[in-house]
Amino acid sequence: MLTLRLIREEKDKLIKQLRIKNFEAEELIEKIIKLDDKRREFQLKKDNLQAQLNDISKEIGILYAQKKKEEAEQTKQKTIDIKEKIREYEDLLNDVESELNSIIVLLPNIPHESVPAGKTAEDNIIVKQAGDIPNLSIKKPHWDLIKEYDIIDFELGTKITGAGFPVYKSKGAKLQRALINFFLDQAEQVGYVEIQPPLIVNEDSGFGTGQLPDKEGQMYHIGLDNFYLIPTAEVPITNLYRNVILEEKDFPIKNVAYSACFRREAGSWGAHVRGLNRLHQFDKVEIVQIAKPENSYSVLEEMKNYVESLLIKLELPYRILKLCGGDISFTAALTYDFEVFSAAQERWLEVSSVSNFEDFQTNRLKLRYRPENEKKTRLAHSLNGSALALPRIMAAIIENYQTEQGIVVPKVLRDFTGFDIIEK
RNA sequence: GGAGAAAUGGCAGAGCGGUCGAAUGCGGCGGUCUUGAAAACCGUUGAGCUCGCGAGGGCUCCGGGGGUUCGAAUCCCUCUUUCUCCGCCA
Repeated sequence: MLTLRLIREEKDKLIKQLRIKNFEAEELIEKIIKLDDKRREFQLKKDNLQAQLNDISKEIGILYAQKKKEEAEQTKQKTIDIKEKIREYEDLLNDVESELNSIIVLLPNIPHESVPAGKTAEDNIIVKQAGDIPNLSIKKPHWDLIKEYDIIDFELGTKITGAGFPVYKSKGAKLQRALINFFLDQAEQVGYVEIQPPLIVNEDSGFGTGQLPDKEGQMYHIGLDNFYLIPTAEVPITNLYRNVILEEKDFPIKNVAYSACFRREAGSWGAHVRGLNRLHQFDKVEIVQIAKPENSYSVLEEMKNYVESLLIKLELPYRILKLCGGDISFTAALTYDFEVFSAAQERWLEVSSVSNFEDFQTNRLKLRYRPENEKKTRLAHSLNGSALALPRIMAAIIENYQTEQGIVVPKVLRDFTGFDIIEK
């Protein structure tokens, strides 16, 4: 959610910048400013009336103290009219505020100045490509290999739940657990504090990170309790800092969390979502940082370099994309996507998305900090990234490391798996 | 799950329905004193919104939400959390 201050003060710049995201904001902004004007007017009127009422109440108090009961009773008459008016303005204010709140969330975050214009994923910029694409003698896609080696079972998952809920078995389960431990240990080494959050969140949390109200259909909803299954650990982790005022000494804030993630993915099933490419439940290790505004872009670079280091250690071919205005999410100001090359599918698979949200999330969250020697608080910046999402990494490892003898375990994972190869 | 008690500023802890945004102590910050520090003393010390060029003013916030009242930290309802006791349980 953009701040009203910014909308009012930098209207023209804002309209121009949002065109990068292919968003025509002018009409909406005019409407917001008009509503905000009304809001201020009603607020002021209500406050003034309230001040009058407060004065009268004090007067009555004093009269009672002086035992002037008659006069006190008379003075009470004066409040009747004022109270009525206050109620009127309260109603007006509530209406205008709820309308304002419902439309201000329609404005997307402003893209960073380096975000390229563009309509689709085709227009993203490849920032870097590295790692060798393996020259495979056999080239089976992972959905065949997992059956052959009996390490992941989709049919069983369908029996238990439904499509998109695979069952990981034996060495498949262990490989996945090895990856999780590897990712968590790596993050810990560079200063991330591990968190195990709830996997179910309430409405306030969903609103805080922007899943609600607009992306409601993406999450599984538990109607009886009005809770949501998390689509990513970003939701509980970032909400840890909802309504918090940080001190200078609290920075940097770096959290890492492993969690299962649940996504309904309604309507997004198609030809390229076979096997592990898209699931309703999957595992992910997520990194989150809360930063001071002046640092947030260097923090983003740091996070980008960290994610890259994981892919280098796993010896997977990867590329880094800077998302264009058309592909970047509603909430992000700048996003880097990481893709690994899945050698049998011969496709790039997105395995991480690292973003700076600037103060778009923190404005909703009311996450502020107090700069040293300043009285006023300011909104902090929030950033997050996958480090990494498991299924597509699994897919890429299974495909890229396949040999005649079996699926070779990447070197860095062997201490975690306790085996070097998955055989039939 | 049952019974009881509680929730107040960074922390501890007062607060008969009426000059209470809140005593007091600790902590923090500024100052006096000191070569420096400590001690002592004095002052200061929450947030949000808003009006004003500014000085300064107004409104709201005592776990969350609602209510009673001219007036609520204080009374009522409700939810949440914590503690004590009992029961149950991985």
